[in-house]
Amino acid sequence: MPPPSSARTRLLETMVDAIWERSYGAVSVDSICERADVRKGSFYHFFKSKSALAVAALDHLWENHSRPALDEIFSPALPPLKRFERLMEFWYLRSIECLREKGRVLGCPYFNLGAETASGEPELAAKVSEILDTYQGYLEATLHEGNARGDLTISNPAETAACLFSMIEGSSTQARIHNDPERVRHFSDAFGRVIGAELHPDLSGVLDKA
Amino acid sequence: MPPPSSARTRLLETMVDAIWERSYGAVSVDSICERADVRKGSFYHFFKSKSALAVAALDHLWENHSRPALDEIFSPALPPLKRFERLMEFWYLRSIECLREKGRVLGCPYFNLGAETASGEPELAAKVSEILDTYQGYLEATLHEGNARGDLTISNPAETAACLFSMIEGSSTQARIHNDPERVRHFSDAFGRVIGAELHPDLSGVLDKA
DNA sequence: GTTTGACTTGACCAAACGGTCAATTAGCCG
DNA sequence: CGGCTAATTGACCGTTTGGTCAAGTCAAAC
Repeated sequence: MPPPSSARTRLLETMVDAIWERSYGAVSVDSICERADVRKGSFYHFFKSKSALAVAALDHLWENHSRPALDEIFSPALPPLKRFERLMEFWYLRSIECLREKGRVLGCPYFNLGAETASGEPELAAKVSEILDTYQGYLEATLHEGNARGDLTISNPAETAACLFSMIEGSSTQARIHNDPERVRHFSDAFGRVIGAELHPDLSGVLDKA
Repeated sequence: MPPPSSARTRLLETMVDAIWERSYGAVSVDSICERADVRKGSFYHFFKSKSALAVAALDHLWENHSRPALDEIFSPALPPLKRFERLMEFWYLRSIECLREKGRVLGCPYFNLGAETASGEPELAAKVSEILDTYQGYLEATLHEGNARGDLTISNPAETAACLFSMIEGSSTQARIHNDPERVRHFSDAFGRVIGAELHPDLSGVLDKA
């Protein structure tokens, strides 16, 4: 058993969940404290404000979940096109799972939060910008490698990566808005056309969790 | 001079601006009343709640601005591919103008609001869903017409329209998050590749407002 | 065994929140 | 003019908000 999760960690993870499920504005310090079973004084011992907790929570989510997941999906051991297929499987499966476990499709927490706080919470917006650009960097690097290996002929990898990433985030957000995971299912065709390759992600694997 | 704008109309338009600039959660009834120069009692004479105003404001924006703009962009007099080019010009120019006039790139109000309130404000979310699907319908109809005219050979217009729309909304939201209008500039290539056609929107026309 | 410093607690605060209401005014129709 | 309704006003309500603070706990370092 790991050391009993400290109040600080509980606050971070509760904040991530709460923002993801609702929104930054709809989450209050009191509600976070209650869900995390932490008293208000302790909250302000660890974090100087609500927005400071949000920034730390994004960092926590990125370092402990998103980055490791991406490092696995974009494993250098796999051919570039296979990585893209795994990325699409990842987004689709996560939407399905999210609906089953939380009762709603929630989309991408970084993107949602970024859109909400772009004006008005500059430190939060800066953190989101940084994370999203790093995310997009995985795509760009893979396009470059595809070019180098001769699998792809992308003339402007940076711009292409931005378009692909916009499609992913856009689809994911549509899935959240309509609460429909199928909205992220059908863009592998379009993804393939943008990079000029045929992709065949396995989008049936809803049951392979058994 | 039109009849002096009624309090109701002032509330609607102030609400649209405020939500667009900030977010639903960051906008208070008091601040709306102050900006619109309307007293609180009048607010609740016209609208039964803050969220009811937001729903009405979305409708107002759609009927009086977005729908007319789209009807012009997607004019039946133009060939389908030309309509797509105008759509891309529209999004790019609007980002540029927005930055110049409001000091920030604000993206799509429907999409931003939808992502924020998908969970928690069901009536708002339903209105956003409806508007976004109507918007996407313009794309789908144009794909169908392109097929019929022989300009395009899209096998699944509904899904393709969804992908294109996700790319547009995704790019626009990225532009908001990074406060950078150039993020919506470079997807005409990708757009064209998805529909299998070459598009050449005029993305230089920042100055043609003179 | 005392000192230290990180952590916890619960009471407290002013301001802001969404919303209500009785009373008043303005505009229109007969 | 009187009468009716829609619109307007500003005071008011209880709750929740983000944030503060003095007082206390506790384990480890000295």
